[in-house]
Amino acid sequence: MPKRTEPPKYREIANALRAAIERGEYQPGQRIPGENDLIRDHGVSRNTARDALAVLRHEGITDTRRGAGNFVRQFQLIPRSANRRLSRSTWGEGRSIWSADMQGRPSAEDVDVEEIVAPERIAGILGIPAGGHVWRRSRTHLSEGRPVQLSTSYLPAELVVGSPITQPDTGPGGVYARLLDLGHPPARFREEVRARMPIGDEAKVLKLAAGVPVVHIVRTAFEEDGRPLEVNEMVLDGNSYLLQYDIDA
Amino acid sequence: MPKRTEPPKYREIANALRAAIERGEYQPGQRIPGENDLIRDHGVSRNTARDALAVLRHEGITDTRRGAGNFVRQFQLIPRSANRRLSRSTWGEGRSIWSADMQGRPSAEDVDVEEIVAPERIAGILGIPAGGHVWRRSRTHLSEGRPVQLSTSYLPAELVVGSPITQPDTGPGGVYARLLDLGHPPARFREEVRARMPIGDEAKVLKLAAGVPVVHIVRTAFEEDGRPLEVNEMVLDGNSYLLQYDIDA
DNA sequence: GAGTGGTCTAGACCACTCC
DNA sequence: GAGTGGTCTAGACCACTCT
Repeated sequence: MPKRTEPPKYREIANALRAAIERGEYQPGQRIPGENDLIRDHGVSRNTARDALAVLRHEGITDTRRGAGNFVRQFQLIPRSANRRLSRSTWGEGRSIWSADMQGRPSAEDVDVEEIVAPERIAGILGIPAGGHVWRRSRTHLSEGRPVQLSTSYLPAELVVGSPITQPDTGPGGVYARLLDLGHPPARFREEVRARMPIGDEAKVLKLAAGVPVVHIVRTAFEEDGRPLEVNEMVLDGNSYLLQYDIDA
Repeated sequence: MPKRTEPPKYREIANALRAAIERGEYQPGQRIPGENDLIRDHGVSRNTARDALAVLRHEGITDTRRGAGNFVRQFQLIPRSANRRLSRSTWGEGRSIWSADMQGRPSAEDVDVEEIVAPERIAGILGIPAGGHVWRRSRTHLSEGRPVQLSTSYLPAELVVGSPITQPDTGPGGVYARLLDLGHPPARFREEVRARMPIGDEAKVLKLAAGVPVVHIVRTAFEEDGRPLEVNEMVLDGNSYLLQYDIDA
């Protein structure tokens, strides 16, 4: 049966479905033909039909719901302007940098604050000797009740000891406003961005469908003199965020 | 045979393999047990063994080579500093912004330059009336012979007509240096970054293994007065790039 | 040539939703 | 209950690498 000059059957079926979706024949949220439809219409076995649908699922184009079918996925992007959220006028005035994105719908869950020995990677960035302590602040950010971001922030213990930064609620303006109170206002930030597939339980925690990558951001806050103040590791739902950066020539 | 309180067999096998890789039992580049090994060791059918290996492949943890086996993937990141590459001192001095990343190993392939009617999306960003013309410059960037980035740049036709920008070779410093020559030096850039799975032939063109997301960047160059000069759409191998952005508070 | 993964078929039972 | 996708088995032939 195979005629191996063309793409395999399951790819041809996937291509046809993808083209139909791109033509608008199936709108976001709508159901596309299921396994049984493909078996009948293309005369293939069930596994081949399943393979075709898996291609679209792994491309992040469709969502598969057991007992229901395969549906065209719908996106709504959350814009995230790094420059606006990190400008002093945002956190200096008592707004959280998170609220800068969410238009006043800030929400965090499972805030967890703890003093720990600095992980090697973090110690290296912060310039802390091996075995030095940091405060770790972990949180899950929600958008419309949905978890969309995991965030873990590390600050040198000797810098923040006794400050509200060691409490779950840091008060208006968040960590950066408190660093200002402590006489160490952040002057510059660096964000390092990677895309990868979710690992371990990230897909479950962020409720990511198959075929959705995550964006992994490591942000370092620097004082005017170049001293690193904070490292923040974030894992975002890669399909939900549009990261915006402004750069001067 | 199914005992559906635990994870399915293929997931348990995948979890065991992943754990072994994380423990270092299989080093990057090394081969992990193949289909026949899993069939024998776990007493499952071939499809189930394949399903297990597919999980790791789609997580981007392994690479599958036909006729050879499944291998732990190895990464080497290409740092890409947006601020450095876009600073006037880079392109103003005749270096390509691409070379800013590659430490003097610039290379592009399949440069394609053409005047076209502006796609609606591009016209909107550039502030061009419907039906207006742009020059489109498409290229494939290589790193060590491997394609790692697709780039398509759009410039208003009335701005660049007659300039080297309409030629495949723009000369030293590239498009931005030529815009400077034309009296329209870029003053600011905005990059919008998304992560997604490759679609259509992107995986094939970039030679991406399964489970590798792409980073999709839309960069707009603005003149001092805020006029948009250029839109550049880029698709990068998400596993190979580390995007770096510097932000002032 | 032996061994590997790629594609494909034809069946089975199960878990879930309600098209 | 009918229909959906999830898991699983047991075969087959093909394309590719050389583990």
